[in-house]
Amino acid sequence: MVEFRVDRSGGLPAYLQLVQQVREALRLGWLAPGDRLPTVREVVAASGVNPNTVLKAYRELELVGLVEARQGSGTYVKATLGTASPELMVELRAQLEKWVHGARQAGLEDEDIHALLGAVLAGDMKGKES
Amino acid sequence: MVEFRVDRSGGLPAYLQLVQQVREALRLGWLAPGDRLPTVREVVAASGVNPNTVLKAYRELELVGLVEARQGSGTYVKATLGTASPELMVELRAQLEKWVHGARQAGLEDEDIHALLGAVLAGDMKGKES
Amino acid sequence: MVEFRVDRSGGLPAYLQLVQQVREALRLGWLAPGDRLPTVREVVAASGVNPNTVLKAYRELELVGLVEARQGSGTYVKATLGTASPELMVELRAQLEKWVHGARQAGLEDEDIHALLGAVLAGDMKGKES
Amino acid sequence: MVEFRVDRSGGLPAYLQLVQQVREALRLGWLAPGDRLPTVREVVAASGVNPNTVLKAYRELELVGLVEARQGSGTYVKATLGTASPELMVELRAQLEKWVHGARQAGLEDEDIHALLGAVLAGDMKGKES
DNA sequence: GTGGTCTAGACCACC
DNA sequence: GTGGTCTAGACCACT
Repeated sequence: MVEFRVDRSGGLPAYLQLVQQVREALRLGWLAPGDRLPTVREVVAASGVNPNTVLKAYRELELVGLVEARQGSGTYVKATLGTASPELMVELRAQLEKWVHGARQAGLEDEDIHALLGAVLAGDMKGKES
Repeated sequence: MVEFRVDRSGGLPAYLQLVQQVREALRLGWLAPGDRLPTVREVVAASGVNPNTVLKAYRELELVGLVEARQGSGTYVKATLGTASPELMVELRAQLEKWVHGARQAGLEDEDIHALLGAVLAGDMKGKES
Repeated sequence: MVEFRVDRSGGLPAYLQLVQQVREALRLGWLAPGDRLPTVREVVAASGVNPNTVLKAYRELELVGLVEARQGSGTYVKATLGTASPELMVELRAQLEKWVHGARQAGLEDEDIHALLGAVLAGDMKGKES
Repeated sequence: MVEFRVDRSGGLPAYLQLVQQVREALRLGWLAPGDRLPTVREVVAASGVNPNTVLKAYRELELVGLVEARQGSGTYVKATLGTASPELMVELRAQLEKWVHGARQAGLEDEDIHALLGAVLAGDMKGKES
């Protein structure tokens, strides 16, 4: 079961956080086709957002074809986004955890780590010996 | 010189993107105290946002004490956010680049990689044995 | 300029009527890429629905990639659905108008006509000599 | 025998689809006074909707006086909606089929065709030379 | 003044 | 009890 966490301090719309967390869960394999998402009411109880906010997120996911709402029954995963095999993910994750451990030892905060990954993914060359 | 990129499709407010990019640049050492930020006009020309949006971002950075506006001269970096030594950053970055290379080889897209890092930083245990 | 008409008696959700009318206008060539849709407030004034209903319709169109919302400026057509050349449409329309004229002469109401077209498009064979 | 098709993707309530399909069948002469509608069970088996949904549709048709439920026997057509003679319908249908054939040759999709008919019936003048 | 987000609360369709 | 629609109204981001 996915568990939503909504952070209202970052300026990122609540419904978008829900959408992204579902996408993330799909990518990581925590959610697979056929799984049922938490009901609107469960999300409301757990995260404190308004029911309509959850509905908007679920509807957006439905329009994109990732989930399917069955009236009176719930909302179900219809497709997935995962691109790599689970074994590979486990291996990559283990390596990344080791790296994160080292980075934290070096005093980096999570925000630093995110920034660094962003820079690497973007291929920015600053900071590299030309 | 920092170069701003504004993506209006993600729902994240434009002025917040600017703020975050300055913070990221500070964390990565691309910006250091004394550096001048691009002028409002330059940002407008480069990213197409409205001047007021840039002003709002710079004002927000000033309120937090990270930059300082000098009338008629521009906006200058006043403090930094970097937490680790440059040498360490270079080393960590090199390691991370190697890992990213492997992850991409394995077929992961950038969104997968971000999701994975998010999971690791959050300490989620799903997918890990025990 | 498109002009929306919302009929609240048919059970068809208001926001869906708006969506369909935009799609219809795109198919008929009344709307083309670059055109601006009426503002939310104009639609509200003209059709009496709630602003959020219009926003929902516009957002749905945006998610499908047909329109694009520019903050502070309006909502603009981004793609089209038209499949046939305008000349052909004019010709086909003229023929259809003649047929509709005949059908109405014969006493058919609009609902009859719609039913007949539905049957023909579905390829139902009842009523045809085997 | 009428055969119901229920499409749960269009937002149109299931029971309304059933009602409309009965009305359409009456208009096209597929159903005539005295005919028996499929039993609730048959509809459920064929279309997968909930029995209560079918009952609601039949109840609505009964309220309008179009059908009549006979306990233990089934639901029977009591009145009709057809407005034109069967011969005329056959003729008009043949003409329409020819036109639809031409329209499809021209590359129009069903949605285009519906849009065009809607425009013609509404008497919209756009696209016509005055 | 433009669209975007969110809340609160009512009512409907369906299981 | 499930999701779906709509309203009313407030506040925000942006031009």
